[in-house]
Amino acid sequence: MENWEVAAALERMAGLLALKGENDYKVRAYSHAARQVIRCTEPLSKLIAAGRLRQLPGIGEALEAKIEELVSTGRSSFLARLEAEVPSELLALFTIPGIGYKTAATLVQGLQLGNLAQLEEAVRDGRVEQLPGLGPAVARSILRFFDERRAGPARFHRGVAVPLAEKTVAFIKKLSGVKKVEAAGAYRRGVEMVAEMPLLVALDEPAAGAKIKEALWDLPGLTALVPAGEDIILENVTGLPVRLIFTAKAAFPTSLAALTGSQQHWAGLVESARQSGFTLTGGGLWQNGSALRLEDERALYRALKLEYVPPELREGAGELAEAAAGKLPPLLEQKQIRGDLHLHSDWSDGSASIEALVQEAEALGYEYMAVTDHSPSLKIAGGLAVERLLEQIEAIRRLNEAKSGGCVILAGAEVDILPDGSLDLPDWILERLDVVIASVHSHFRQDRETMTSRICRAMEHPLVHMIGHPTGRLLGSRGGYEIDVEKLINCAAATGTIFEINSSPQRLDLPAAYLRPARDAGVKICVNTDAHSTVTMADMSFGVTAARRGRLAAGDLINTLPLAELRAVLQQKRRRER
DNA sequence: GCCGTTTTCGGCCCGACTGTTTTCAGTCG
Repeated sequence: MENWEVAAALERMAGLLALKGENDYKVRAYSHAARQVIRCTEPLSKLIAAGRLRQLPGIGEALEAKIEELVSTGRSSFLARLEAEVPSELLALFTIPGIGYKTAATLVQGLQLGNLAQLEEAVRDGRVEQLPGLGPAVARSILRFFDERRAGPARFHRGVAVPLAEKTVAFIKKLSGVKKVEAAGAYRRGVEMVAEMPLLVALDEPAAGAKIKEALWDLPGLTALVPAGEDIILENVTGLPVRLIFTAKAAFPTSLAALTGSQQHWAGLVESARQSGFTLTGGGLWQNGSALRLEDERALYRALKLEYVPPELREGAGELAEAAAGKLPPLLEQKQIRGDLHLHSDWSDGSASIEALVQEAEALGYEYMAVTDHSPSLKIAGGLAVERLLEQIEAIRRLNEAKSGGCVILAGAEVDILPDGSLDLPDWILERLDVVIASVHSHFRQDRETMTSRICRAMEHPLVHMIGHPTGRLLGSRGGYEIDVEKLINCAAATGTIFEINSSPQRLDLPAAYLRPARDAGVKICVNTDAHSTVTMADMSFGVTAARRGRLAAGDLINTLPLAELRAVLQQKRRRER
């Protein structure tokens, strides 16, 4: 089992323990261990082999044994026991704002919950408010959760979905009888949150399906194998179900396109096939009763005289007309990214030293990176006091001098936008920084007008280059702040302020839907990871996917520029204020 | 469950805010 799966399993244990009403600190120990594992740059199997697992902070005797079992067998007897005791669908409680370990335990224990339906019943007939310490506010929050849930099932962000898809595809590819495997659905289109992961599997003969079913039990992290008609659903430690859908090899390209969608895009393809004298179904592309041989999906688009439409654009937003005219927009590619301008080091709440961050940036092929630690008021994140920030600027200068070539380190800060829109650091120090990101980290519940003018005021500050995670949303747990995004876009355009696409899979903020409007208004964009460890510097790919869904090209971004040009862009705002 | 220049028990990142209370527990970043 890989590190991220072990982390998922530990996080699941933490949640189930909390629901059981276990000691708060025990629960936190599991959750903390999960974070440590995620941040660990070496494979756990290597640490175990070297007897160094206990060196990770927060891993003691008990957790060591549980992690060893997970890594070596892909299973956990402890987790299996917990799952038998506590219904895992109740883990959804933690996604409800205002519900943490304690309240969740009170609900589960106090109402003797066996499933979510019982909670809904209890909240509707007023029993939730009767529980000690709870009142109408929690009840309202729970009701809102059920209302939203009806609109769509539980969803998982790409931080879970991408590694799960990659690993499952790689595993199934190796099974005998399997010709081709590819993840499809909304996942393949790069949609931020998915409820299920469809994998299209081509077999060399239909009978191979039975053989595969046996072999699937060796998939690490598998918790259940559920037949669903012709399909097989793989339940696993992440909670995101994988659906295997089988097809014949000849039908793979058309099945893949059908399964990738979107519905509108597929309907458009079917119609454009009809107009060209073909019949298109998931089973193939037909003409005069015989199926055309298609090598891959690209061949399907070619046969229909269409430019190949990247999955991120298949949303039925006019992309087929563009493809027919050969006018699809050019899209950003990961290799065009030259640097990451939002990184946290161990000077504040990151886990990696600046040296380690640079090393990773160089491994990623970056020309530059910015260290942007937190400002003083964010106490929990170890925000840097002015004196420390001065020291850091000096340390960065020395590091740059000591290096011979390679990645240039820019000195920066992620400065808090205080409730009144002023900044958490004085101008004289901001002037000394290469990159200033301003972000909201407190007083999230200001009303729409206050929050909008708060962020606008920060943008009007001549020393602020960029707004970090502009809407503040956290996917699956919290909506954004109440803001008027349109007004923010206009303000950014007027002040020459850059918007971040925060690549953290929980954020993807600015959301894709606002990217095109921002670009069209003349606002420059920067894709950043906001990484707090070298491991999460790889999150850049999530931001790139978001940018592609937002139809951005390399020229719309600033961190695709060579360093000299980037510096010029960063100077622009400061210069025009003088 | 982890951890120890407060070492084998009694703490556990820090401080504001919220909703529940009637002095404070729980959540959140």
